[in-house]
Amino acid sequence: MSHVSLKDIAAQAGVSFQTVSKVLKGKGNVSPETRAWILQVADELGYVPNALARGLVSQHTSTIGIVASDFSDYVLAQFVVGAEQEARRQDQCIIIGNIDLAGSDSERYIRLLIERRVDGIVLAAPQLEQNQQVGKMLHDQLPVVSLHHVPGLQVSRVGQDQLQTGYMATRHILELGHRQIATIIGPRDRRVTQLRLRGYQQALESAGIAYDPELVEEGTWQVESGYEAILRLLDRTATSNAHFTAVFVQNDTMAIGVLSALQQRGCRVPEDYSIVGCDDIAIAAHTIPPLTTVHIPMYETGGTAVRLLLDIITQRIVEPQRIILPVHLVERASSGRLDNSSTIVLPSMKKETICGKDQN
Amino acid sequence: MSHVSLKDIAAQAGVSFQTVSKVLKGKGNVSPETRAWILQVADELGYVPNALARGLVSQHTSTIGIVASDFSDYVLAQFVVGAEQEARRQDQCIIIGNIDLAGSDSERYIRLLIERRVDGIVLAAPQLEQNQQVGKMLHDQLPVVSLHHVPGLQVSRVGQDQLQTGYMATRHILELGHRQIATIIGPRDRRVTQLRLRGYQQALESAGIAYDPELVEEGTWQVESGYEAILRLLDRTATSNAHFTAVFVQNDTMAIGVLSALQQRGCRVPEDYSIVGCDDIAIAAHTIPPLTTVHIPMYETGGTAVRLLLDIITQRIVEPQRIILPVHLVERASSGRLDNSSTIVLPSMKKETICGKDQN
DNA sequence: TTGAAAGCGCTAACAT
DNA sequence: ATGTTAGCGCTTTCAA
Repeated sequence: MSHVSLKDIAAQAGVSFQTVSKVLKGKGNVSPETRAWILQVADELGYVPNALARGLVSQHTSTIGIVASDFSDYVLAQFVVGAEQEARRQDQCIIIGNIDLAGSDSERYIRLLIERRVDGIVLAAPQLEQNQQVGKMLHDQLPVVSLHHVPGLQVSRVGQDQLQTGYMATRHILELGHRQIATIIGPRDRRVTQLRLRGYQQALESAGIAYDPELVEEGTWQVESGYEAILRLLDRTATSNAHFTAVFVQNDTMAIGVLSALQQRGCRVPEDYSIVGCDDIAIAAHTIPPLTTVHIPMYETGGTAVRLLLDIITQRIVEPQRIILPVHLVERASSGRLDNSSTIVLPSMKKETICGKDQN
Repeated sequence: MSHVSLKDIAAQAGVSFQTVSKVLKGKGNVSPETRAWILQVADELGYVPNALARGLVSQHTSTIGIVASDFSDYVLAQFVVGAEQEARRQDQCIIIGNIDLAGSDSERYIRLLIERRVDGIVLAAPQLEQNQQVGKMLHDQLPVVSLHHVPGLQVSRVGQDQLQTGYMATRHILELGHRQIATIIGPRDRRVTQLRLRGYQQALESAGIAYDPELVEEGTWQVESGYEAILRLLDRTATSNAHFTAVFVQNDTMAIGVLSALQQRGCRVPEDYSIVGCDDIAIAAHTIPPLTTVHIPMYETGGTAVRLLLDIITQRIVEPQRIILPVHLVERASSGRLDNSSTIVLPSMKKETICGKDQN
């Protein structure tokens, strides 16, 4: 069945199709009678305007594109949901696509978006932060808001204070009396990873503890990688003098792997090891034991990204904007005071001094 | 910066824009020299075709819409990712939107999709399965493939054998020697819930065990609801004679809540209670203990849905299709043999007899 | 081999 | 208050 057009309505109502257009847009001077009549006919015929034709004329589509990492990743999905809800609140549609881990087909996908003449693009695929192509393709083409750095492009950014995230988590562990603190990080080439790591380092430093690379293991953000990383950590330190009593894990998913591995090794949490994650995913409150973690407001970030993008589009803002959302620690049972440690009073540190200039 | 059009290229190359069109589409007879020349100019100018204009003429958009439940739900997200990947493999774009729990704004969203003249729609929002509007809006308008029933619409369907899922899980528990088996179900008005429950009932029946409504608790698919449901179950059966030694939980997320609650009550899994879930989400392998569950191939289902939809569109298939993907049990440590139970040999049952006609 | 004409469904400025 | 004209960027048919 074919769609009904303005002309169909016009023919049926016995007026010109331009008049119908006016009525349906609520503009221009049309007599109340014709207006009512046309509205009725349109309704009877089940008219739905053609956004393609409209977009062709108006030069905008009320559609924005999202380039995302695999959003079966819980955290990314939150972002996308937040973005989508905000978009729809403003009567916009979202065209969305994952790109694979290597980010290899990102160019083809961005082209697909440009072909469809999206009004703007939200970038939420950290694996692209090294990709030179993306910046080139987007350069001066479209309004863009990104969750991450884009090489070669002065781009508006939305994100969280990642350095603070690492700092908070580690600081919390220190305040519980721990002095040997291991960390499981994300992929080393990611900025989030580096920033959270730097936050960890600065917290150690603030407590006068030397940074020990022996206590750092890399993961892929996936459960299994957390599981494996903690085992490597355990095995390596068993034969060295680099013991640890707590682990700061850079995301909750890997932390779940850590809990699982420790359990299998017969280690207790938090008695033997305190564990702190990042993200505060929904099930973090129901791991065994419940996970202490840093809450990252991904849903809000998604909404903020779209709101900013829409502002940029409608107000033709050219200056790159920057929005940082706050994070906070959620204390649960996976972190505990170190046995026979007295209350530790750490030298306090002003927030300014711990925040790097170039975030994320 | 504005987009470059065929005319821009034509002007630059000194030919008519229709010729440029032919070259870019690789059609018609154009001399090799002009062809090469035009291609070069187009490349220099960075031409990207306008899909709106193209769609206006060709009457299709190479874009399909997905109406999804909140896809911050891990299982739904898997479906969407699978769908998106398949779509892009076929050079299609996906416009996606969540609808809220009540499904209240679904009509507005579907209209948004129709306005954009998507070529077809994938429905993946079980909370709509009672919604009369959806069927009406979609009736004879667009090709549709749905994950769930749509009242008033003969629609192509893709899904899994939900009855078999409940049957398998329960059967597995029975084979471990359990006789008192509780179940935590999803929202009662959902078909999946009913089918998985029926599978549970049929399995009990196959072992000659009477169905006891006392042993059924309802949840919302969320972690907390699983947590609360098992507590209700525990409390209620403590004062009655309806004991249980195993629980079939209708999704993994609730099962995680169950594990958490049992742990807090000092109950051991699987020694005191065997737990079996549904879905096989990524972290199911790393809960404590690792969760026995029924694997539901959501990623594949998403891909299948899109493939079917595209077939329907290109081949103008009118007969509603139906595809059921198989599920299978994944045995892990959360389910174990009931203490001092001898090996149980259950009467076997043919698959045909347990499969209801109208699935899902 | 190339170009001109028409039209997809719509909007907007202008004329009646 | 209504209709006319023009055009958004493209494809397709037909004429040169």
